[in-house]
Amino acid sequence: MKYDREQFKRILKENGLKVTRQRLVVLEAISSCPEEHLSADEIFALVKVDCPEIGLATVYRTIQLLSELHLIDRINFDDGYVRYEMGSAFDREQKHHHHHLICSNCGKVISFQDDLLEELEEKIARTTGFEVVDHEVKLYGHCKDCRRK
Amino acid sequence: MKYDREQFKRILKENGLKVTRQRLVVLEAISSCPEEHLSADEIFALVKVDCPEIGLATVYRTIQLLSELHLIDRINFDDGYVRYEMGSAFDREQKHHHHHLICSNCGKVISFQDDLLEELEEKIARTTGFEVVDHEVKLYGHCKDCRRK
DNA sequence: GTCCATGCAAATGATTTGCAGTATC
DNA sequence: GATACTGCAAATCATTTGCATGGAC
Repeated sequence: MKYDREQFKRILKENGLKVTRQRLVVLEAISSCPEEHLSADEIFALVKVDCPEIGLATVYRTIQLLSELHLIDRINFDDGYVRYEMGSAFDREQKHHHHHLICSNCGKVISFQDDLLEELEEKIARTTGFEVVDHEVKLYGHCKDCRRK
Repeated sequence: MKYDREQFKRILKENGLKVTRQRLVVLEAISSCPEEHLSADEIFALVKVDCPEIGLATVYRTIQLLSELHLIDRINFDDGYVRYEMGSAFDREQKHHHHHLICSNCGKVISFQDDLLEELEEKIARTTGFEVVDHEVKLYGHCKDCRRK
């Protein structure tokens, strides 16, 4: 969240990359939908409004770039598309404790904040010697609305 | 684990499906590699040894079928292949508390048993009204071997 | 002016599907 | 013997790549 255009320009320059209209527009589109998990096609559609000449290949290349800079994160809900959401670079605090609740019935995805996994991570480090840096948690079940029925 | 050929035949019949050599061989291949997370191509290669005439399309169709019967589970490690492991139908106890540790350095995947998520699931039910049925947890970090370096 | 970035079209590659032949029940 | 299953080849579709042009610095 908390996307700042000037900060983004600075990050690009620091990495020896050029500031282009396409890059600004793609990140702006993603940051303007903080509750969505957009696919490349969806981002393409959004971005075309402000920048009709953009090509799908550029969207893919930009997404890849933003992902490498940790400005956005990839998520896979196994629906045939890789999806993206704002990443941890702008807002460090929040990311690590962020899970996804996926309704098996209607497909809705809800984000959920929690830090209960720290205990699990410690236990893993103790028993297996594996040092946990990041995690991805998907919880499948039935959302409130679908349970009513 | 604990794969039993007769039990599998019974499950197929109960679901109005035919017992074929191909179906037996595919499930047998997956169950014979309990520590692996095999892709369709890897299963195809394994299965060709016992059944050289099998086609890749049949492997895909069989995988889909086994997945629907919950005899195998799909996992996605974002390496470009969907992968499969033995599912919960044969061995109910173990599955729900099974996570994956993925080494960001060497790519190795380690399975880990734990039930610490129950507390988290209760908390979610309480605060969001979402009923959690299953979960998928991927933990990224550095494995023991890679940490030594 | 030098390169990096873009747009377009063509390529890639995992997975799916159509169809005629084959095996199971 | 009917019909579900299989093998093969062709189709699909998200994503990637090659290349000539355009834009950032």
